[in-house]
Amino acid sequence: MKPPASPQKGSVLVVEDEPTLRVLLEHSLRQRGYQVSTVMDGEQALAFLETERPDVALLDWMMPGLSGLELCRIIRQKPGLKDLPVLFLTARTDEQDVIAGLDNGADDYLTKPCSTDRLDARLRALLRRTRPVQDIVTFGPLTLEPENHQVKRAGRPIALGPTEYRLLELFIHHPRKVFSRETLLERLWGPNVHVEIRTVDVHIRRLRKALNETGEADLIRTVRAAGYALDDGTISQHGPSSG
Amino acid sequence: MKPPASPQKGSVLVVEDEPTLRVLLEHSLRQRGYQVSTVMDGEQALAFLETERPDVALLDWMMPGLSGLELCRIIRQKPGLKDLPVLFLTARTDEQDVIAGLDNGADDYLTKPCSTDRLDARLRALLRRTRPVQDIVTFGPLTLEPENHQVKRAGRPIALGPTEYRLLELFIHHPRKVFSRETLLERLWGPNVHVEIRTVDVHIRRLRKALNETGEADLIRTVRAAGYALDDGTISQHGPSSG
DNA sequence: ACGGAGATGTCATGAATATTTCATGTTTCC
DNA sequence: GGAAACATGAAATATTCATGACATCTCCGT
Repeated sequence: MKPPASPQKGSVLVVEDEPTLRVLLEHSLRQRGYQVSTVMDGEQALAFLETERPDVALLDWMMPGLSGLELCRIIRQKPGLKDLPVLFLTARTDEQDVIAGLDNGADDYLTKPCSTDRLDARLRALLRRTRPVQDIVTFGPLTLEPENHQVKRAGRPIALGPTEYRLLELFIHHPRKVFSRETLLERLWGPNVHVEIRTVDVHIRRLRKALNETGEADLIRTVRAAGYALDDGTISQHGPSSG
Repeated sequence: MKPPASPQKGSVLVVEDEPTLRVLLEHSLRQRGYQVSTVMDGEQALAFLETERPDVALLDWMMPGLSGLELCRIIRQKPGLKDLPVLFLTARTDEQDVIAGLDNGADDYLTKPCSTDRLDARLRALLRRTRPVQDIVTFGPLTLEPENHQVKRAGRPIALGPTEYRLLELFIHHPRKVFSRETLLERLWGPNVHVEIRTVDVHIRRLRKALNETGEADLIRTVRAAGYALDDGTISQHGPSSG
């Protein structure tokens, strides 16, 4: 089993002939929470798309056999695939051609090499554009709008850093569930990242501070020796046992 | 004392050819509460897996004979072993190969040398992932929600300290069973911890106090000279020896 | 390249809470 | 009654958590 990392972002079909890059893409995207399928060329891609319908396709521009552009054109003609978002990976030298190619209705392109961050951002943008509106999640007085990356408490907007946002996102999708620090590290930071376990405390504190800015009740429950949970105070804390 | 090994975390098969490391792994994992089996190479591993089904396999990447990757592939093809989680131990220099090898996203890896803490954490993550959602457990008026770390009696939330929680957790999974103090020490504190036997009494007392806060019937039965059990009073206390 | 703003990870410290042990009282059983 | 087993309260330790400060890093605009 592999890092399921953050919650499902969406499914990606990677079409890339060079093995090294293909594997690299597959791995890093999976790390980021995408569900990834890979094929080696355009024909395999078409075969794959007969039965599967990924949220987005990531095509290499230069490939043996069908080029990315040709593949894209074919995709556009298939009835069920008209709206499949396509992101091209191109060498910088091809840039002019690509821009020309994008004229007739392709979606976006990215010059390689590029950082995973950049790729991730671009994929998210594409998914955001085409995907049905993501649901607003709520818990008690909290609302989280994935669309805007916006969190509110009782209607009042809350400013959160990236990590705190993802923390709350995880919490709010599992109300009241207690997450150990280890689990939080794994799900927010990824499996192969070494971060002090106590760092979780710090981010919890920042999240708390942001949520309770105006002195309201704390919504994060500390469960001693176990972890943290999003909770609305209707449940008593695990109290002291000494006495 | 620190509550170290929460006993019985799961069973691990260690496949490692180098004797030093194998013994080290075996020892440290056992220390942490895993049930460990070791074999020296891939063939022994396959033989072992014919009859046993560990919760997770820990494979060395580089081994004489079958490599870890080959072994993993074979495992994946066996009908009953498809879902066996596999964790690879790799040298850092192999990292690229490993990433390439973990094609289907079913596995995970760890670069050695690594601390026991790290290994433990990863194994726990792996086990957690494959374990089905934990169910709410009940006994009489009591409910225990492992997910939320929450205990209720007749719907009323009960505040418990960490040790009392684990105590009740053990009890409620074995209703009416009498646990000796020795057993409780072993299962809650771990095998190699020296704690006064009478300390158990104290925690039992705190558990009772918390459960009976509002003056309800005691749910913990003291069995003189034997130990304690979770009981709802429908069974008569140990009768006089005269009958 | 440079500097600032924001974000992140780590640490030291004090506060809060848990754990263990011990002394002593109470119950049980012969 | 008396011994053994158990219950209880409280003190001494030990652990875990919250918090503020700070060094580093990244991202961005100049």
